[in-house]
Amino acid sequence: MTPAERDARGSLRKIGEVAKRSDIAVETLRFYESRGLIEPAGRTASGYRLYDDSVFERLAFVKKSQAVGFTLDQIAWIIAEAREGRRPCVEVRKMARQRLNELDEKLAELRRYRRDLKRTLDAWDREGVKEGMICGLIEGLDAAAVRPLPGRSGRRQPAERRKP
Amino acid sequence: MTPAERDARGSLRKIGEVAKRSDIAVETLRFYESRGLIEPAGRTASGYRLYDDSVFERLAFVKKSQAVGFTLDQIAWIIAEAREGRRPCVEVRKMARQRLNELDEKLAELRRYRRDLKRTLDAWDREGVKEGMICGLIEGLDAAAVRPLPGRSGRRQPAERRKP
DNA sequence: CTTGACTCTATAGCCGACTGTAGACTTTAT
DNA sequence: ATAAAGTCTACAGTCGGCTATAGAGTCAAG
Repeated sequence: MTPAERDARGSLRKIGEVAKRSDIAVETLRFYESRGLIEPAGRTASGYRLYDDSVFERLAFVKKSQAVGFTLDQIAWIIAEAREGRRPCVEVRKMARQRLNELDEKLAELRRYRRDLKRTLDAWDREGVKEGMICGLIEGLDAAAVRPLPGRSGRRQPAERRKP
Repeated sequence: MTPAERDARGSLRKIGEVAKRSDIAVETLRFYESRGLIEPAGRTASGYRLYDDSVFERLAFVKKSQAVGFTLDQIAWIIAEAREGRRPCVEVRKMARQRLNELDEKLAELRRYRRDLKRTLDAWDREGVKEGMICGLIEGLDAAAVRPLPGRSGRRQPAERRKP
């Protein structure tokens, strides 16, 4: 009988058990703490974090907020507000709606982009590769189709050229 | 009459002019060089990079390859192959097709995700916010809807929990 | 009582595509 | 002649969300 099982109900857990039950890595839990998303109920004399069961609710909240598309900073802000007794619903909805708009933009972008890529591939298959250029890559897309790349990481806004 | 205008045809340009004409920042050009994407035709006695007009074609190639969704590493690889006289068309098509698949997956993911977020927002609008939870966020999504977040940066594969 | 699993803090690294800075040198315009 | 603008190298920083490492201390089982 492990200590985990012995006091599985209503008792305090160490970080490893929280990690297992929530399927979130130990390091990530500590990282979340550093970002203000969770906090242990207390510590042992030797400094081990001890969590009560409310941490699972909290983690569920974090996961779902992430699923909505909020950043950790946004989530931390919501939590901080709630801890001070406020209910930042107006802002939360605003954030969610904004996220929906971002999503729609991203979807539109990806769809355009997929269309162009498909066109290029089809052209390659139909016409074969022309002479002189590398695998028809240059001719495959017309100039207007050249847009910033979506879906890979890096700066989201290509950051306007600075004018001195 | 600037030197740029004086020898605008067929002559060599310094990096600043290349930047202006290609609308790519000077720093980015140097960065591209470090990644093997471009190379100056030569240098002045004092070490300034000098480019001939072929750099614009090259940059167009880079831009379009990015538009296809290739990483800089992939593009550098294609260029290196081409420089050694090979035409890595088979691989290029493979890359493009793989990219198309990735795109389709991402699109499907985003669509599911958008649907869920929309549902949550609609539920908030219809039912108002319930007591006890932060702005209905927890109740707004059912547990099955909790998925890793697409469309923000960070690791693309959530990286399986290490088992010791 | 030892061994191995667990935990601690602090800090650095990763991905990708840049962007920015410091400090020195060169070129161009007045 | 001088000042402004351009260029050089080398390297650190950005974004977001983790992940990994080092080195030390703690704890439970055999």
